[in-house]
Amino acid sequence: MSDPTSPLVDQTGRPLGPRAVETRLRLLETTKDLLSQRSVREIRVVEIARKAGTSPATFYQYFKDVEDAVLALAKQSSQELLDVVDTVSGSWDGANALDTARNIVDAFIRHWDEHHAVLRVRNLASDEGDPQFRKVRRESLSPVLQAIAQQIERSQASGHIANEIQPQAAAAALTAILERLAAYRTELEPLGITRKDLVETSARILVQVITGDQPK
Amino acid sequence: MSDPTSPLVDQTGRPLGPRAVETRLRLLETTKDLLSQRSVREIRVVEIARKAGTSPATFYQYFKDVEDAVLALAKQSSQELLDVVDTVSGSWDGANALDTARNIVDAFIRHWDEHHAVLRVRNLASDEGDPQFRKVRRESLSPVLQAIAQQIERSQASGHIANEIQPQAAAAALTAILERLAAYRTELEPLGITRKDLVETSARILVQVITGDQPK
DNA sequence: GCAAAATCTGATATACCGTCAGATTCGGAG
DNA sequence: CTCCGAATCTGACGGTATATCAGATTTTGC
Repeated sequence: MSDPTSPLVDQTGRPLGPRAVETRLRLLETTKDLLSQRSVREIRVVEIARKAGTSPATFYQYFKDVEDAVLALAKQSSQELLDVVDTVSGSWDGANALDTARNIVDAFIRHWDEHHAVLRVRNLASDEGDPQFRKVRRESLSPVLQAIAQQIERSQASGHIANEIQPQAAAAALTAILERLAAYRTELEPLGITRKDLVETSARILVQVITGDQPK
Repeated sequence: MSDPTSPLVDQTGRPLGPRAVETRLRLLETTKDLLSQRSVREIRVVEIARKAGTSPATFYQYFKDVEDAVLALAKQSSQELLDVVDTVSGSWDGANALDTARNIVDAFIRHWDEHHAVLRVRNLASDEGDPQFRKVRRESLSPVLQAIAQQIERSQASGHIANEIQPQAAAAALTAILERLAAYRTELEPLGITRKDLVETSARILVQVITGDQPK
């Protein structure tokens, strides 16, 4: 992520004064709002501008296009996850492991519930190879990924996990589960599977893969 | 999936003759080709039409919009996965489990490598709630999901897995791994993690979660 | 109170969308 | 063959969004 203390600039690189910052923020909020109502593909710059009480020309002063605005939103969200996961990740030793896992799973679900529209676009663009979105995504998930990989290495060193497991690959696999939890919900709830089921099941999978043993 | 033997129709519901079928196919192929080069958002109907040697008006004869064309492509791809997985899913008993898992993981990676552009759009639209894309996705993954869930239930009945695990939720989690394998590759290969690592690691996670024990 | 800087917008050239009436092509009856 | 009706395709067009820029408006510092 770009240094969050670095001053905001417009498309020509000029730093923003207080009025401009506010306009930019209003445009971002409106974008986020619209994004929760329709697909990115259907969002028009004109619509963002009008809803934000300004003009299309102003929008282009701050963003290259709609996707560029979503990139800014993605940076915000990603920073938020960093903060949350930090406060939530504890020890993976014995009895604590399951609680740590539960906390992480819960944090991810809340994060995705809050930002699903933005994060979906982020992941699509990232998968499509866009370097900027890729960077944002990586920086957001990296701490989680590294923490998990490290823990797996430890379990491997103590003989709890087979050497054929590649720690980083396994960490990536588990992260995939976390990233798609929110999407499951709408698929699974009609089947009578609750959020609690989802958290507990995922947490146990995490523990099992990370420690090599099923939690007690 | 809609009955594949049902005759193709145009936007007004009229069945297609042989020339029309060919034109439609050419438009689909062109769409697929463009989709592998740029994001859906950037694909123009005009461009598809011209590259397919026809006119925009013709495109609209067969598809509502670009997304509608991708939906058709998604149906194709999904059918393909059904076929592949069918031939590849074997027994989860003891020594066979790991091979079965390897086969499934390998099939998914190949499937995503082949169709990533289409499948990404399918999943995005599905996550966004589009009923048609949702249906296609569900029908494609359902057999895998059900097979895994059933196997987990069995392990649970024999006491190998804790009752706190919800079989369908666990199956969904594992499917998430499968669905994102291809995306990992571009992230993990720069770190020196090979396709083989990925297959082996994921397969072992599958076995561990499904049977409750690490494979030998 | 006023000039300079910052911010915003009307106007516009350009491009795509999505439709329809009519042109073109095709297949088969005579 | 040739002609006709059905199938298929497209030119042309009105509507709308994009993206830019010169100039209008607002704010700031003095």
